[in-house]
Amino acid sequence: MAARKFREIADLIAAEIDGLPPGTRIAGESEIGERFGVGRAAARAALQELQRRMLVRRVQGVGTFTARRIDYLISGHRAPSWSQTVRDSGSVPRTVVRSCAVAPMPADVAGLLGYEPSTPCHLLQRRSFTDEVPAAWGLEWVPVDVIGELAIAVQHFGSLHVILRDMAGAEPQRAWSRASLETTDDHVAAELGCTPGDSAWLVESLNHDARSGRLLCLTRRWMRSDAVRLTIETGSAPPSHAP
Amino acid sequence: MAARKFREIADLIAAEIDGLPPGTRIAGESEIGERFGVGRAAARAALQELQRRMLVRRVQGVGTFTARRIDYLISGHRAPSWSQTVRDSGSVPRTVVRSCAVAPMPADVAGLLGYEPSTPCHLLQRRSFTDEVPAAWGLEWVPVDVIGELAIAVQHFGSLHVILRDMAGAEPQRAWSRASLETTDDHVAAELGCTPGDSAWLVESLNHDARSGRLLCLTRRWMRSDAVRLTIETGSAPPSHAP
DNA sequence: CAGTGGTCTAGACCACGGG
DNA sequence: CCGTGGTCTAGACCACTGG
Repeated sequence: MAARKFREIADLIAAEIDGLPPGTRIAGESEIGERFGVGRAAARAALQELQRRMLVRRVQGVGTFTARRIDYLISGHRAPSWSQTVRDSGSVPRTVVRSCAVAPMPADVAGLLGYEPSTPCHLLQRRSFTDEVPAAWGLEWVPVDVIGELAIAVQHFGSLHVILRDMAGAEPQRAWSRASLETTDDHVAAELGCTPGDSAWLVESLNHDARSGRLLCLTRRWMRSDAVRLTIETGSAPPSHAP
Repeated sequence: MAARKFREIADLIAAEIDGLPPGTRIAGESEIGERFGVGRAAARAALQELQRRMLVRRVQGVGTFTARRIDYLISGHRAPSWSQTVRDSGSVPRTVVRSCAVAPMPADVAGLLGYEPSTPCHLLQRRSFTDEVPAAWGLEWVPVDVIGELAIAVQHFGSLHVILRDMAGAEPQRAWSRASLETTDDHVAAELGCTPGDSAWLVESLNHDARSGRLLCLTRRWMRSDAVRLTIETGSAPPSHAP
């Protein structure tokens, strides 16, 4: 017998749950152990293997559930909107404001946005969910002369993109962006509801108005890599799959 | 006592190994167990935690070693060269040819390179290392009218970038590229020397001559995410950190 | 061959979340 | 309260690598 029972069990369950709607509850460790006649350690290893493959999500005290990553394409052509991207991917977005205040712009932010340091700007801290699963968190800076009143608006409209479009009359577009995969520290892990040391995306995006070119905001957000299948594209050549 | 001994042990060892040169051998599971007076399971969990944080690399039958990710920036401005990028990061690159043959160009590749499908092109399959650690593998397509003789040259010069520069007189530059984080299947995992299901970068890059704009090659490579700290940048605005 | 990490058992207690 | 996943012990065998 192959020494890796947990792998066989994982492959079998992976095939079984393929196609199930995200969030479906699946068998727990003890149930797996009984069903396959193995100890709890092997059953646990199988479920952890599925979690490593990002096929399931496990929550202590609750259970194990099927999971799905949303597709998130970052490109010069696509609009920088979490809500829209999530919806396009077939999931339900939700964003909650953790804090919203006016503060002097830090020097590094001012450098990117082309303002004098200490210019008043909104500092927005928000957390985003896909199908009620925590998926993203981070900071967003918006100069006050782009939007005067943000605190109230952002409570009503979940989307910063919609606010910039409808209240500032802009057409937000990514002017520059950068993404990398990092390991989360305790604070970021707490906001994302994951374990410290888990890897997550760090995405920075400088957005401007597509028509006037005016810089609108700088966002610096973390995204769980098991919740977001991020693809990022450089260059302008469209991938023309012509026969 | 906090129930998570392995976390404390991991944090302690993480601090101890900080700054050690990559590849340094560190204590194994049994040694950790004795030192901290814990069972092997807890000692093992601590070392696995460090592996999860990409601070160590573990090899069955050999031991546990300090590890370091090289920085790999993909941007329109930086030259698309594995060798150069690795050297810039302070590590030693090596690339070995797994296979090199002339074959008719697949339709999707032809579409991106702007050739008729079935045009003769080199199909190169190579594996790359950083400090003798497997880090990347993948396929590269080069039309024969860009370089006639590739098989011999690529054995001598490790770098495709150097060949295109010195033999084709080109200045390779990324015209378009895309990166995403995927989970490895058995084949890719074998080439990268990791466990199937581990996550790895999938990087596609379409390169052209910076001067003439002529398309030179298409590369589709996998990179171990625990060996490469990939950052990818879109847009042209330089991140000017002005005070 | 000895030592490493990989898998597994049987059993225990704990932390957490929902009824 | 119960069931979930999270941690841990003690012990065993296996797979792999190197000398």
